[in-house]
Amino acid sequence: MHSFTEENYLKAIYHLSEANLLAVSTNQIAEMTSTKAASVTDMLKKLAEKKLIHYIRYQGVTLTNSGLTAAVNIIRKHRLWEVFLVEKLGFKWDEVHDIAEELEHINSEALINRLDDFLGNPVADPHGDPIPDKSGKIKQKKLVKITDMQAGESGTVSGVSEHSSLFLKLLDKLGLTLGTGVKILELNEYDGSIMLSIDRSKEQTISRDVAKNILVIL
Amino acid sequence: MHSFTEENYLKAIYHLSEANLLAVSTNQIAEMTSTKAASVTDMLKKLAEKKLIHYIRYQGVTLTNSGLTAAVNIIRKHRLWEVFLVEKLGFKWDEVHDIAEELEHINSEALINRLDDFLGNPVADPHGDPIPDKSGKIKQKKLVKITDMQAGESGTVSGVSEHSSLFLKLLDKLGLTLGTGVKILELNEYDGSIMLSIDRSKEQTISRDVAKNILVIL
DNA sequence: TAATATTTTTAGATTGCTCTAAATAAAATA
DNA sequence: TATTTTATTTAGAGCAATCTAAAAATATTA
Ligand SMILES: [Mn+2]
Ligand SMILES: [Mn+2]
Ligand SMILES: [Mn+2]
Ligand SMILES: [Mn+2]
Repeated sequence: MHSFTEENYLKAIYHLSEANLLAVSTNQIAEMTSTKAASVTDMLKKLAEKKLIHYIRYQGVTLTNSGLTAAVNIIRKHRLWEVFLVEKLGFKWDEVHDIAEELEHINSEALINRLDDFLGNPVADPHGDPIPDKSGKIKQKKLVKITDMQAGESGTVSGVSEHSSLFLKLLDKLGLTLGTGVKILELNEYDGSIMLSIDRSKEQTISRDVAKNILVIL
Repeated sequence: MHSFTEENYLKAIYHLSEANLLAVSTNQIAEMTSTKAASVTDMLKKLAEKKLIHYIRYQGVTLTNSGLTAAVNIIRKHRLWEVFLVEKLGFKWDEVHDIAEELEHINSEALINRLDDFLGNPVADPHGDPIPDKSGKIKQKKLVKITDMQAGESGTVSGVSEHSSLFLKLLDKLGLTLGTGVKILELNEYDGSIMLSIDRSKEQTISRDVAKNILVIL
């Protein structure tokens, strides 16, 4: 198996490639893993040695198939544990990420598959992120930022692209949790803020900064 | 917090003191942690430095109050996770120890207390071992080895002093799981084997080797 | 394109945990 | 009590992961 640390690098590379669509740079990885570039270079050599990444000096890295499999499996575990923490233990969606960062490294196929069944094989975690299945397949729903919607359009809040506790707690206050129905009433040209109708009942104006991190299914 | 490794040493020292009632030796710890005596000596210096153990060269070690608190907390986590694995995920009692060895190091007060509540604040783990409460208090029931019982006496199987998968699966086969009622019918002088009545229905003869590891409440 | 700035890698060191081999202390035995 | 055996500690080293500082490669900009 891979060490705790190797797993964290693989995960970081995976998340960065997701955003990037290109090879990931040493500095990006250093930033995401809170280490220094020199440490990253060392680790990249090791991961390349183990054939988990494609690595050419100065050219950044991409995951190999086996690196991708490993990364997706860690993400599967992370998200399943987040569901467990929220659905079974009653944690709030802004409290679970750090605990899942630890739990995702627990090493047992049987455990994670049984947990998956116990939770009813959920397809998304508490933040709306898709949960890879046993074989690593991910069903990503088509999500749209609120800032990309037109006045008059409606949809259902189904994800967030910012996971900080501060942001998630604000969404709680605004009533914009997952599953909430929203309809764009008006776009305010002055500051980019957006007036919404929430669940066909109350109205709410949210800033562009908030809106851009809320993802909706139309 | 303490490192994964430090936690494992503290736990080893705790379990050895339980059996010992005296200071624990370097070699005993090496044996239990599958390391060499030289490595143990290094770690003992570090744990003493941190005031987790009382350590005098060549004289063995005992836990300080804070070392004891730390050890008991790890054991609390281990046993609660074992209950979770058996009660919620459907694992057998012989399958959970190794997974719990990993889970016991997950570091979150909130998690373990919520888990405790989720499980209904169990007082014993799947092997009958007592679960320390939030404050570290342990309620140990008075248990007796079957080999210490007299013919005619009865009791309820409530613990085991051997946790190997082989032994536990044998108990499953014999029908001697926790909660089972047993009555001593006869002690065979020839080989020390013991004839039992199980749950007032079937009879079963068990070897002395098995009997000495089964603990009963009279 | 040449000079400058940025990014990445290398060199050399540190920390935590581990080991083997050798030295020392304690315990057992003659 | 002297000798031998066993247990424990010290010495010296290795590996994984990290760091800072310096060197090298690449990218930017004039
Ligand atoms: Mn998360
Ligand atoms: Mn999540
Ligand atoms: Mn156990
Ligand atoms: Mn147990």
